[in-house]
Amino acid sequence: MFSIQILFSLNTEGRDAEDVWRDYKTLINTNNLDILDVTEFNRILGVFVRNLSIPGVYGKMLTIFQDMRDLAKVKPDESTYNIMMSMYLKRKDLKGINICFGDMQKQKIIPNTITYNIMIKAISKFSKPDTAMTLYREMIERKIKRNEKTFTMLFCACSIKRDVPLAHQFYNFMLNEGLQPDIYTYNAYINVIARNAKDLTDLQKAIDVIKQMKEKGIKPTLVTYNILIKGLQTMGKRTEALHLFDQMEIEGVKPNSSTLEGIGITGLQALLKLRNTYKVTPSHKDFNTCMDQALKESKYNDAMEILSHMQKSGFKPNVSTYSILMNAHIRQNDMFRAMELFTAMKNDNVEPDDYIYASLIDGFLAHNNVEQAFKLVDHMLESKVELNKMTVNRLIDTASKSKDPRLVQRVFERIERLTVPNKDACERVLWRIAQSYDVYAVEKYLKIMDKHNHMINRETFTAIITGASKGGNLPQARYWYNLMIKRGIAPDHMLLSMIIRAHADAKEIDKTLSFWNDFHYFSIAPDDDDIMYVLKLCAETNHWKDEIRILGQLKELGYDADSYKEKISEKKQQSNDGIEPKTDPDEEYYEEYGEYLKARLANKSVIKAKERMQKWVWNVAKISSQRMDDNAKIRVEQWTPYRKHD
DNA sequence: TTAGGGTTAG
Repeated sequence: MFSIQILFSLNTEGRDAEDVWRDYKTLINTNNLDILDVTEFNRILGVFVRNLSIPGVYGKMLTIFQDMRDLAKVKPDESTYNIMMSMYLKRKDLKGINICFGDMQKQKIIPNTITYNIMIKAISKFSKPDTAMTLYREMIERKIKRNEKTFTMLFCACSIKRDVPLAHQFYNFMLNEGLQPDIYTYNAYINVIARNAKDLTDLQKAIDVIKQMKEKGIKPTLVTYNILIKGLQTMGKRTEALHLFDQMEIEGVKPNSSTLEGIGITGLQALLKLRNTYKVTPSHKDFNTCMDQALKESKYNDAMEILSHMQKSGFKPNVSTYSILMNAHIRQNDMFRAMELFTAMKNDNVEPDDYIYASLIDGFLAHNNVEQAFKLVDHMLESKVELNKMTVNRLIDTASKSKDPRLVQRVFERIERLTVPNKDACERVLWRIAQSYDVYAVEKYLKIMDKHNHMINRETFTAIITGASKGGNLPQARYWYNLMIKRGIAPDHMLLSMIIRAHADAKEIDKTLSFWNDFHYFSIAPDDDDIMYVLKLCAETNHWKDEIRILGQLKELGYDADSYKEKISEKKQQSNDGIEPKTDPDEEYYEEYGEYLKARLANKSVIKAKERMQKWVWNVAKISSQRMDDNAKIRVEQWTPYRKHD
C-alpha cells in the first residue's frame, strides 16, 4: 500500500522515471492496477515521455498504454493520446502518430488543440507540409481553438515549404483571430522570411518584423539573432553578420556555438571564446557542435581537447557525440575504429539510433561490403530501430554512386525483402540503372515501381533521363524523354536544361537545337545558362545561321542579345579555322524528329507560343528561378553578368 | 503538477 500512496501523490518533482516504474510494477504485482484512473495514467505516462531518451522508456510507455486498456480497463482520453503522439513525435514516428489519430476518431474521442498542433508539426516535418493548411481548415471546421503554438507549427510548415507568402497569410489569420504572437511565434515567422531571403532587401523584411515585435515589448532572443546571422552567413555578408553580432552584445544577448559559427569562429577557438570572453557555460550541444567542427577541419588534437573539457564539465558522451566521432572515422575510411566505437557506445549504455545505423551501414556500402551492411540492418531491426525512409534512401544513394552498377541492384533487392521501397528509393535505382543499362533494364524497375503502387510521373522520368544522360547514353535519354511527352507529361525547366546541356556537351548540334525549340513549345523561359550553352555550341560547330536565328528570337523576347553575342564572338575567334559553315540544319532534324515535331507543330498553341513566352520571360521566369535548387542557382549566377537588368 | 512551440549538433 505504501507504494500506491506514493503513486497517488505522484509529484513529478524529485521523482524520476525509475521510481515511477518501480511503483507501477508494485501495483501490477499486487494486482492493484485498477485503482488508477485515466488522469493518473496520464500523469505516469507524462513522466516517461519527458524521459524518453532513457533506454527502455519507450517500451515501458507502450506497456503502460496496453495495461491501461487491457488490465485496468481504463479508457484513454484525448490527453492520453496526446501524450502517446508526443512520444511518437519525439521518435520521429509519423506512422505511430497517424495510428493514434485514427484510433481517436474510431473511439469518438474529440481531438483538441494539442492533438492538432502535434499533427501539424509531425505531418509538415515528416511528410507533406502542404497538409498544414488542410489541418488548419479542419480545426476551424471542427471548432477546435487555435493558439499561438498552432501558428508556430504552421510557420514551421511554411519554412519547410519555403513559402513566404503563405507565412504572411497565416500571420494575418492569427491577428484576425485575436491571437498575440509570442517570442516563439515571432521567431518561427522571422525564420521563414530569413531562410528564404536572397539578398539584404529580403532580409530587411525580417528585420522589420523584429521592429514591430520590439514595439510590442517583445525583445529578440539568441534564437532570433541566430536566425538572422545564419541568413547573412549564407549570403556571404560577413560584415553585416559581425555588425549584428555587436548589436547582440550591446543588448546583452549571449551567443552560443551556432552564433559564433555564423561569424566564422569554430572548434576549440569557439569553445574557449564562449567560456572566457562571453562567460557562457557551454551546453552539451555546444561541446558536440565544436567537436564536430574541429574534426571536420582535421584538427584532431583540438577535438580531443574539447571532448576532455566536455567530460570535465560533467557531460557524458551521448548519441550525437558518438555519432560525430564515428562519422569522423568513417570519413577516414576507418570502419574498424567506427565499429569499435559502436561497441563502446553500447557498453556505455547509449542506445544507437537510426542515424548511427545509417552512417555505419552507409560506410560499409561505400566499401562495397554488402554483407556487413546488411548484418547491421538485421541488428538494427532486432533492436527495434525502424528501417525508415532516411536510412533506405541513404543506402540506395550510396549504392547508386558505386562504380559497380550491380551494387545498387543487390541493395535494392535486399531492401525489398525487408520493406516496401519508397518512391525516392525506386527513382534513385532507376537513375543508376539508366546510367549503365539499356531500356529493358529500366523497364524492369519501372514495373517494380508500379507493383509498389508508386506513381510514375515527371520525377520518375527526370530520374531516368538524368541517369541516361549522365551515363552518356543519349539515345536512351531521348527515348524516355519522348515517351514522357507521349504520356502527356511536360518537362520542367530543370529537365529541359539538363538534357540540352547533355546534348550540347556531346556536340550533338541538331538534337540540341531540337530541344531548344522545346523551350518555345512548352513555354519555358530559358535562362542565361541555357542560352550560353546553345549559342556556344552553334559557334563551335559554325552553325552561324542558327546562332543568328536564336539571337533574333532572344532580342524579340527582350533579352539583351548583344551581351550574348559579344561573349560568343570571343569564343568564335578562338575556334574559327575557316571551315565553311553548314547549311541550315532545320530540315535535317525535322526529318529525324519527323513525327514528333510534326505533331507539335500541328498544335495550334504553338502559334501563340511566342506571346505566351514573352509573358513567361517577365513573370514566370522570375518565379521559376526562385524555385530552382541551390546548385542550379549557382550555375545561373555564373552567367548573370550577361543578363539584362532593367 | 497530462500534452504542443523557435535555431543548430551527428
